Amino acid sequence: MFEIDLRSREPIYEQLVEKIKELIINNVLKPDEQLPAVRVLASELTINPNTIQKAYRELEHRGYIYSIPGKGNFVKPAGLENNAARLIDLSKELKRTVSEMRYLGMTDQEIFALIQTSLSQDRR
Amino acid sequence: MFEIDLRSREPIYEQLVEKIKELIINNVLKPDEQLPAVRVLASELTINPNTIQKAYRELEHRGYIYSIPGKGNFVKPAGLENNAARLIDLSKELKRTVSEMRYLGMTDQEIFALIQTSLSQDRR
DNA sequence: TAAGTGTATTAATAATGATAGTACAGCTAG
DNA sequence: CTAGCTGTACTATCATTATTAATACACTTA
Repeated sequence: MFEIDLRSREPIYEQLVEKIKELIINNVLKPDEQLPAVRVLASELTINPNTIQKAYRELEHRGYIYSIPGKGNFVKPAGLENNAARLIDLSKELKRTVSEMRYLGMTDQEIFALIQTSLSQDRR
Repeated sequence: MFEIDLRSREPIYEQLVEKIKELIINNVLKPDEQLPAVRVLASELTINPNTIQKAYRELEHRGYIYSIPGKGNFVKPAGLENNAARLIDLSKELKRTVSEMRYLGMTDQEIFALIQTSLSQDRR
């Protein structure tokens, strides 16, 4: 279900967080859907259960999942709560990305087209 | 000249790379302009010269600066060479960012406006 | 020549990611 | 109720890496 690069300099648990976040954002993992059990996923990926747990706790801390002890970890339905700070960060990131694209020779038109594609697809 | 967060989980040399890259992309550091000497910057920031050197070598490897032994490190004028791979990465990053913004409740109009601002400013 | 520059090398330390093993508590199906 | 699943907590250990420290050498320029 998830693909991990053990040789990457990026920590395994960080890779997991990003992958799962991606699946949640793109609605592949539906709200309240149960995530794989810590031990199960650890076994599948051949990594330590503690590493999975660390990723799940991080995802919970960032507001993407919630856990019920004894039952499992579940996808948290998107709320409109503490998004202000995150949106500010994302805005900065977006501006950085666009700046670098222009620096590398991409024209405004090309960037514009790329963004429109991004906006029109994945529509929910 | 540069601000570093010693308490960050992000390595100092990585922070330096990002900051300096930022200044180069935004044309604050001009092409062929000399960067601070390794020992000078290390002294200013109260960190080890080796850490500065590591950042400079990384920037050189990424194509943002060049060095002349005995003279110094200098900003590399933007070429249109090996940008294809980097642009693909940036495109993916941009799509990820936009996806998450929409997930967090930002409307397409709002995202659109933000991007236009980003495109219209910093024009060279 | 002297002082500044980049570069290379080795060693030691500190922080952190990852593993291993164990234990405990809640939930649920039989 | 019991068995087996679930999450969670804890300790210890290992490996990797970031960082510092201390030198040393070669090139450039005044």
